[in-house]
Amino acid sequence: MPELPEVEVVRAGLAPAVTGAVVRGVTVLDDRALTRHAGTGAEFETALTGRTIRAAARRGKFLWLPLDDGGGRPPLEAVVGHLGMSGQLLLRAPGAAPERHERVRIDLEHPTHGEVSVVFADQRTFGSLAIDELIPTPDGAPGGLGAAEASVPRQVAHIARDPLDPAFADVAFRRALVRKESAIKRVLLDQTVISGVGNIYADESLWAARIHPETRAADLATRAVNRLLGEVRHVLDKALAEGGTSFDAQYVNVNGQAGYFAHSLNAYGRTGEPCPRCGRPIVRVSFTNRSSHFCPHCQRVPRPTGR
DNA sequence: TATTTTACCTGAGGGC
DNA sequence: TGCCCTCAGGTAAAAT
Repeated sequence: MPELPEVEVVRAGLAPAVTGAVVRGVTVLDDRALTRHAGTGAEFETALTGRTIRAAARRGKFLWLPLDDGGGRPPLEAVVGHLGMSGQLLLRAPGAAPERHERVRIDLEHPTHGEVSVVFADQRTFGSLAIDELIPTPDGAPGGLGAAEASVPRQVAHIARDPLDPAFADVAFRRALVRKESAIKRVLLDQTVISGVGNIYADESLWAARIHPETRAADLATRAVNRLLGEVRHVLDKALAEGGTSFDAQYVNVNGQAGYFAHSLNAYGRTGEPCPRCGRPIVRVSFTNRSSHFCPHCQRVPRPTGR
């Protein structure tokens, strides 16, 4: 289940292979992989062929590859990708056998590395690729990690910067929380407030910060918000260092290898197991069609505010 | 306007 | 063995 660390592992893996490469061919095997694309599969193939990839950038869980047509002008378009629940971007040798659930294949020619194919495979088809316009960032900072230009794809512009982005504004995050009546976990999953955090790392960050997931965001003291933000960054950094979290074959790096962070989880997926901090059992509760995992002893139920 | 719910999708795993 | 049911969950559209 790709969240920020998993997508960053993929971005870092793609970057050296695709930067400077020319698209020699595109094959769309399933149009459902283009749900965020404005045109048809055939139009996607035509629009991408012949373009040069300038970088591999990421904001939150969105990836994009800025495209240009030479001439030294800044890229005006990019291939935007989101892995959804089960998407994979794999580097394969030219002519390699089709992957299970392969949806799109992009054949590249790199000036020094030669030919390589980028394969987009996706079991549950929640992920997608698209060609989208690049628009300027309001703050003038690069659009995301790995982006050289102060631009971002239009369909990514409404997403907040992620907490590992140097241009992430801690002050704006704290201000946003003060105005939120929703539970803090719901806010952590709101990509327009803070991006890159999904169900796994939300649970892990809240456990580390000793905050109950149902706590009203506006009720958190500044000190608690700062502690939480610090733990979000720490959890994401640690997961990144371990190559991401893998429970099954759904998340792999560009070479098809799994990450190791699943061994480091303290709360997520550990229902009934002892809390690593206090030894009492971790509980799982239903939360908007998914699950929250937490320690009821270390993460106390928020007291009614009476307001 | 702000917040919450629903649809999208496939395969693994459990119960019978 | 095989059928049916539940679960996993990010995003955007729809509903409240």
